[in-house]
Amino acid sequence: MSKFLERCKGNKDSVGAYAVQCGECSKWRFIPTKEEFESIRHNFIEDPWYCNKKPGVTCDDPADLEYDNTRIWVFDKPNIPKAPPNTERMLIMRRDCSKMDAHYIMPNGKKVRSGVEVEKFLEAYPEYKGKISPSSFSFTVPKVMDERSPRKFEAKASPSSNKRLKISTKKE
DNA sequence: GCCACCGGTGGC
DNA sequence: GCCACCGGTGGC
Repeated sequence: MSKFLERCKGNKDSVGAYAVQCGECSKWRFIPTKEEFESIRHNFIEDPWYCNKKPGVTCDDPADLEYDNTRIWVFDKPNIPKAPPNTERMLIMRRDCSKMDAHYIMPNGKKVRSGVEVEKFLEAYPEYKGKISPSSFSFTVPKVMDERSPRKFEAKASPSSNKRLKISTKKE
């Protein structure tokens, strides 16, 4: 048990902040926690997000942040299942910021990197069978926007998308 | 010996 | 061309 806590402490993921784009005014708003972000994300297509879902906020308020080069932006796919109870979905940025890697920390502190590894985990620890559904894991990684090519950046900035993002803390 | 990290690749 | 997945390894 203490092993689990130690691991978690040192095993922070690379995301520095979470934000979501309003489906009405297209402004970006911070989402305070990973848990809340994952809740918004898991059914984002059927249930898009609007400014007024944030307490005391409307579309008339200025955006929390702008989509620009001052941060490294990383766009999630919508409708990624919420991480199962007592598991945590981790996203780790590569040193060169080329891409991220996804894994989950399981309730006993073990790490899994793919659906196959989830199956192997459930074989190795059958006490979790039935409690943890293999289908609620997603190893899809977010898309890293390339800050060195502004053209690509601007192209992706057009608000046709219903995507949302994360921002890494990576300090340059 | 472990594990974080990175490179390669096969399938789409 | 992209990306999910996995093997190798270097540093601890």
